[in-house]
This record gives sequence, structure tokens and C-alpha cells, in this order.
Amino acid sequence: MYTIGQVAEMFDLPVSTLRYYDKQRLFPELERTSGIRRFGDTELEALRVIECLKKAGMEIKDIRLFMEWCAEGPSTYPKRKAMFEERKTHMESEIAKMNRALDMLKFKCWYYEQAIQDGNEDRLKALIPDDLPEEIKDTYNNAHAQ
Amino acid sequence: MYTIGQVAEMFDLPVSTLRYYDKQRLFPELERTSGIRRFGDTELEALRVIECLKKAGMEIKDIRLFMEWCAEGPSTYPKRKAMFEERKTHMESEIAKMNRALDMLKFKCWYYEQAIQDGNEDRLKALIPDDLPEEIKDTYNNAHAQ
DNA sequence: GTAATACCTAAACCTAACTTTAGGTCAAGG
DNA sequence: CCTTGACCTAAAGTTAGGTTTAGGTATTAC
Repeated sequence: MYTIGQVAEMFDLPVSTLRYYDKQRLFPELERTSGIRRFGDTELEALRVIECLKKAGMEIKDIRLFMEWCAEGPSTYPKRKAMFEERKTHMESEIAKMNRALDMLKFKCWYYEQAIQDGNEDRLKALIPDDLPEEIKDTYNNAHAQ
Repeated sequence: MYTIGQVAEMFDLPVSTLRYYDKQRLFPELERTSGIRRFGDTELEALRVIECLKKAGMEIKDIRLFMEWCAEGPSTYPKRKAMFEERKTHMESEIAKMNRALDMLKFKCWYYEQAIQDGNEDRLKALIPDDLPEEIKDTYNNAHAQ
């Protein structure tokens, strides 16, 4: 069992954030001894899940819903699974979008490298996609798809 | 040249967002005819860059800085390149984190599939990482790295 | 002529996710 | 004793990134 300060250190989070999560009922089974919060394995695992679901773009109120399902027992396994499946799909499409943005960034790095060498953007602006060197062609096409 | 409404449709953004971006000086070269905004190729490319930089986690005020550099001419090529390089690095690490979160989601999908079949989590809770089936072992390890 | 649209501005409003503040309890150290 | 530090609460404040509102202009459709 850990105190709020220890957990804050372990997860590199401010204490105030942990209190905020608790107030948002993200630790439905959190115990206290004479008013002091006692974090156990359940809460540590909850925190790992919270960090994951936040990264997956979920809001606190929806994470709370999941924590409530966990406290409700086996009857909610299908709901919980469906939620993770839905998040997985969402996340995969987010990662795909990020990779397209990354290709745009890579293209821009190449572009400004050329611009620095040329001293201007004249040649670059005249370049049509077909004329791009092989090294950057795919990156350009990915970045500009849709 | 396009009106604000046409651009809004092209990028699937509310008109109010385009006005907001303009107010934030994200289109430093935007022209107007008798008060009406006229979006040209410069602004369309700016919008593509804005969407990319936003996805890369940049704030409006930093995107504005970049747009100002663009308006300043060739002397700012190195700054612009450095900014894209820095964003590229940042984005790569973000994507890596997202992939770890995705592995956690995949693991949880598997976990609840098992829990549904078993009707409880007893076997799953007793399972130590080494006992995990091959199909999910790597995913588990990635998800729980760090 | 008047009504519906598309445009404009400034300023107020909104939301999520925290963070900060103000005030209080309790245990240990000097 | 008294002060330092870790804990507690409720409530107010903060921030980014928009969105909405209220009021106005100009053009086109009937």
C-alpha cells in the first residue's frame, strides 16, 4: 500500500492530479485509513489504464464509466471488451493520421534543406510531384494523400 | 482564390475556426477585397501545415511564429528547418508512446475475451507474464515496458 | 421591397483537465 | 512547544482552442 505522495513519485504526476482523479471517481475502490488515501495494486493498475485510455483520446467521464463497470463484476466483461475494441480501432486510425503528419514533417525537413542549399525556393516551387527524387517521393505522396 | 465558406467546405472546418485562425495571425499574407477574405494557394498550403503541426502537438502561438518566419523570407530557412526537425523528433516519440498504448489496448481486448470465456478473472489474475500464450506475449511486454 | 444568404466584427461564452489557494489535521524532530 | 512536512477539503482560478451571440453590410431570389 502506498501514500498519495509515493504514487505521485512513481507515476511522475502531481499529487493534485491524483486527488483530482479520485474526486472524479476514477478509483472506486480506493481505501482510506483515518482520512488518508491508501493506494493498492488495484489503484496502480487503474492508473496504468487511465494513462493508456487518456492517450487513446478518452475523456475522464468515460474512463469513470469503465471503472464503474470494473467495480460491478463479471457481468460487465462484454461492455469492457467492447470499449477496448472501440478504442483500439480509434487509436489505429489516430496513429495512421500521425504517420501521415510525420511524412509531411519529413518532407518539410527535406524541403528546407534544399531551400537552404539553393538560397531560395524557386526550383522547389517549380518542381512538380513527378520530378521529386526517389528518396522523398513516397513521403511526399503519403503526406499529401487526401 | 476562394471565399471563407469554400475553404471551410474544402477542409471540413467551421467558418468560425478559419476566422479564429486569421485573428491569431496564422495567415499573415491573407488578402481582402472590400473587407472579404480571399484565400489563395499560400493560405491553402498554410492550412495543410497548420493541420499537420496541430497533430504534431504544436500550439497556435508557435504555429504563428512559423508563419511569421515564412513571411520574413529566405533568412529564416534554417529556423524553419530546425522547427520541423524538432517536431519530427517529438512526433516520432509520440507515435512510439501511442503504439505502446495500443499494445495495452490489444492486451486488454485479449484479456476480456478470456474473461468472458472463463466467466471470471481467476485464471487470468493467477497468470504470470511468462505463462502468457505466444500470440499475446510480445504485446503484453510492449504494453508494460517502463 | 423584402427575405434569405454569405460575408464581416467584437466580445462574451464554453469545456476539459487540471492547478492553486486558503484553511485545517496530525506526527516527528530539535 | 513549535515548526516542518505530508496529508486533507472545498472552491476558485487557469489555459487552450475554439464557438456563440449580437449587430451590421451587401448581394441575389422572389
